[in-house]
Amino acid sequence: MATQKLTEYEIKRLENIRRNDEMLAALQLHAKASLLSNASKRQRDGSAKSYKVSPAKKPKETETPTVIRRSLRTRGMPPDSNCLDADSNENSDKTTLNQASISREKPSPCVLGPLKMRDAYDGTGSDRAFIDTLLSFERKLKSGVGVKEKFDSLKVKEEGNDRVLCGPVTRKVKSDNLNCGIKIEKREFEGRVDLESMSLEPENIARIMPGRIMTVRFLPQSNVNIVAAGNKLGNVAFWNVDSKGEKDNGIFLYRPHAGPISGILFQQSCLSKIFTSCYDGYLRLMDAEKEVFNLVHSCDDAIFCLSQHPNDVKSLYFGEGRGGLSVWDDRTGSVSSQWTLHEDRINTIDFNPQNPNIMATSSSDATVCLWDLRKVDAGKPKSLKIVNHERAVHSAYFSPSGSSLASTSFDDTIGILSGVNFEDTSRVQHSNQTGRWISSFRATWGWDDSFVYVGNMKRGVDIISPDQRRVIKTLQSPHMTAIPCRFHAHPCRVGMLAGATAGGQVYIWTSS
DNA sequence: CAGTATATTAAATCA
DNA sequence: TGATTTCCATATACTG
Repeated sequence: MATQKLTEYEIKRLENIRRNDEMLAALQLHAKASLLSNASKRQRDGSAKSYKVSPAKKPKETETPTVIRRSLRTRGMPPDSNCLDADSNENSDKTTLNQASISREKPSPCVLGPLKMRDAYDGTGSDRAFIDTLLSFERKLKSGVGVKEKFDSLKVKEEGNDRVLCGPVTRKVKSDNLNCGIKIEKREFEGRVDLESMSLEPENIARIMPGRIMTVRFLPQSNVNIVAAGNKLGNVAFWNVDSKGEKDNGIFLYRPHAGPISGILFQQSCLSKIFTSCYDGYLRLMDAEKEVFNLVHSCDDAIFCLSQHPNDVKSLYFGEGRGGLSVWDDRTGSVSSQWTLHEDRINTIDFNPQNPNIMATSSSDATVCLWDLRKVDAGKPKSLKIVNHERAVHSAYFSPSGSSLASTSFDDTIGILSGVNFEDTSRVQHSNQTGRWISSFRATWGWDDSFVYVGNMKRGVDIISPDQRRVIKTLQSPHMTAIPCRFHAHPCRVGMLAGATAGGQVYIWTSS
C-alpha cells in the first residue's frame, strides 16, 4: 500500500512530537508558551499527542530533535516562581456548594528538586492557615494528645437492632494449623456502622480539584476531618471538611507532580510529613514544617502505588514499572530492596494488620499474591499464595482485622479470601467496567470486616457483605452527580466515608 | 510474538 | 443543548 510508508513515518514523527511535548512540559515552557499565545485559547496543549491521529492536524513543530528524558531529570531546575502560571483565574465558578477556586488549566509541574510549598500552591490567597493546622496536629502529637485514640467519636451501635447488619464482628479463627505461616488470630472490633444512617449532606460535597482523582485519603486523626486527594494531573488537594464558609472553603491545592498521583501517605506518627508518589517516577515528601515538597526518590519507571509497612514506618513500599516492587528506606535515604514480583504493573500493596510480615499485591497480570516478607529475599521471590482472576486486578486490601482480603478485578468480580491460611476463596459478581475515563473501582473495607464499599456505574456506592457474597445496599443520593470510584474510610471515625470522582469531586458520607 | 490500532466509557467544557 | 475533547486502561484484533 502506498499509505503504509506514510503511516510509519507519521507514527515516528508523532512519537517524536510526543516526546518533545513531554520535554516542554517538564521544562515548564508550556505555561509560558500559552501565556504568550492568546488567553482565549484555553491551553489546547494536547494537540500534538498521538490521540486520534488525524493527518490533517499537523502540529507546528515539524522537525523535533530527539530528547532524552534522562538528561532532564538530572538538570535540576530551581523552583522558579514562574513555574506557576499565576492565573488568578476568573473566579467565575462561584456556582453551588463548595468549590475551590480551581484553575482548570493543566497544572504546571516543574521542579526536579525540592519544591517550595509556596511555589506549588495554587490559590489566590495564602495557605498559611492550612500549614498551621497541620503543624498544630504535630504539636498535639508530640504532647501525647490523641495518639492512641481510635474510634472514639462514635459509640458502637446496639447489637442486633438492624437487619441489614449481618456480618459477625469477630470471627472464630483457630490459631494453629499454620501450614503456610500466615497466622491470623481472632480480634475484637468495634467499628460497626449503621448503614441506614449513612447520608450525604450537601455541605459535605466539594469539588476540590480539576481532573480525575486517583486517590483519596483521610488524615488519620480523630476529631479532624481532612481529606487529601491526588489527581491525574499531578495535583494534590487538601480539604478541611469542617471549615465551611472559610476562605476557599478549606480547600488547598498544590502541584507537586507532573503525572497521575498514585499514592498519598499520611503518617500516623508524624502528621506534618506526607508522602506522595506519581507516575512521573518521583516520590516526594511534603514537609509542612519546612514548607517544602522534598524529592526523596526518582526512578525512570512509573510508580503505580505506595504503601508503608505498619511496623516499620521508615520503609516505604512502592510498585515500580512492570511488576517491580521497591522498598525505600528513610534511614539511609535509598532503595534497600528491589524485586520483580509480577509480570505487569502492581496496582496496590497492602500489609496484613495482624501479621505485618504478610503483604498482598494486586497486579494487572490478573493475580493477587501474598508474600512473607521474611522470605522474600534477593533471590527469586516466591509467593505464599496466588489468587487468579480472569483479568487485571486493581486492588487487594486486607480487612481491618486482617482475616480477609478483598480483591477487585476487571473480570467483574470481587474476590474474597479468608480462612486461617487464606485457603477459602469466594467471588462476588460486580460490574467493574469503568472504561477509560473513570478510575478503576477498588473495593475498600470500612471499619470492620462486615462490609466493603465499591462504586458502581450508576452513581452509587455498592456495599457488599463478604459473608453474604452480595450487594446488600447501595448508597445513592441526588447530590452525587458523578460516579464515585475511589474511597477511603476515615480510620478514626466510623461511618465517615470519602468517595472521589473523575471530575475532582469528593463526597463525604457520614453516619449520624 | 511484539508492537499497534481501536472501541469502550463519563464528565467537563466548548460552540 | 449538543458536540467535542479528554487520551499513560484494557482486551481484542490486527500486522509484520
